[in-house]
Amino acid sequence: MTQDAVVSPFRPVRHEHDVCIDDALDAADALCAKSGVRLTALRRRVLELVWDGHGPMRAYDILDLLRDERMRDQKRGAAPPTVYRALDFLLANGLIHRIESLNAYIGCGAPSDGHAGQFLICGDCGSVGELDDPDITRLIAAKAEAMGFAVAHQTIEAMGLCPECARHGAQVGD
Amino acid sequence: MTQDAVVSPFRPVRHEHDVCIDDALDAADALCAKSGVRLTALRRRVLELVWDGHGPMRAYDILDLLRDERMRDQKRGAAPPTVYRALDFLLANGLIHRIESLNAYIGCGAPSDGHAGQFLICGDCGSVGELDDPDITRLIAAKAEAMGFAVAHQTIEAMGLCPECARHGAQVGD
DNA sequence: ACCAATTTGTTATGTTATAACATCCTAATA
DNA sequence: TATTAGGATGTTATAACATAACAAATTGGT
Repeated sequence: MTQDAVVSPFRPVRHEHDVCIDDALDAADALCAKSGVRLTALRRRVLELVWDGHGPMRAYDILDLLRDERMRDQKRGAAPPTVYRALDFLLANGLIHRIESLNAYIGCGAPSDGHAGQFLICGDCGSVGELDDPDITRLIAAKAEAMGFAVAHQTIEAMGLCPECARHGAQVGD
Repeated sequence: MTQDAVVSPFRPVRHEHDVCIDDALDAADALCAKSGVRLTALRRRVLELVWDGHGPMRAYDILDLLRDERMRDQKRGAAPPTVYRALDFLLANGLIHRIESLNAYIGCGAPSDGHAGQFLICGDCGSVGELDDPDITRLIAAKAEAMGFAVAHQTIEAMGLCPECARHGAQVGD
């Protein structure tokens, strides 16, 4: 088995992905309908802005975008709680993930309730790959269980270099 | 092999551990001497305060303690950079770890350069167990490498219930 | 004692997140 | 269709976490 057989989980910071976004929003509509929760216009727009970011988005980046577009529409701006509440909803429903080591949010590539995701964060270009590898999840749960610890949620984040950046000899933190 | 054969990695939030602290400070002295870096009085005191906390300590908790004791000593107080710089030094030299999901710091149980640690965080009592399991580290590195990603640093944190709290039926977040 | 480098002090500010309460919207029902 | 109860959003204020920039003091080597 060659490495080429594996689909890359990376979402480069800059690429054309209107289609990804549309798919993600459609999936979100479906998932929320199934769960009986309301993906309101605001929540849907925040999800769209997260995806638009082509990478991890911080809460205040989203807030600024929201403010800008509301100002243009003659409405008043927006305040932090507006964004944080939408993010909380999206997190609770598995539509986005929070990357703890970046204080940032990213669209979930395979939304479904109660999965955590595992993230490969390039320290050079900032792109993020999402894994959801059951071997990793199970190994950690097993090791914890051996200590008598019952895992409810895993935070797995690896900082390093993506294939692209490793190839041209970048260093983490450049 | 029974579970009893495994030494618990848990450090309950409240227990008597003057000895642990002394050992940790001795180890820190030795490690810094070996590395040729200076564990100054301030840095050593901050390390001691982190250990005194009987669990994860936040930067401003440490700052408050430092202020209090300096006020008593007739000196002026302390400001955030004083604490953050000491924490940065201790992190850089592997004497403490930062727990990203708590924005908190905890003494490293087995200090040595360049290891990350893996944390089991009880969502009920707040106690934290530190693992440093090479199987977990290797599996994640291997899975990442299969995607062409070179891992430099891993953040592994599991929220759940410690043996004690699981036994009396607590829930995460209580 | 002098110097250069490191460490610490100090002021100000930037960044991330939530509490508390008011208002508005929406969907179910009478 | 008018009512209404719950959920969603608006709004103000503040809490919690962290760093930039520059000044002063300390330390170790000569």
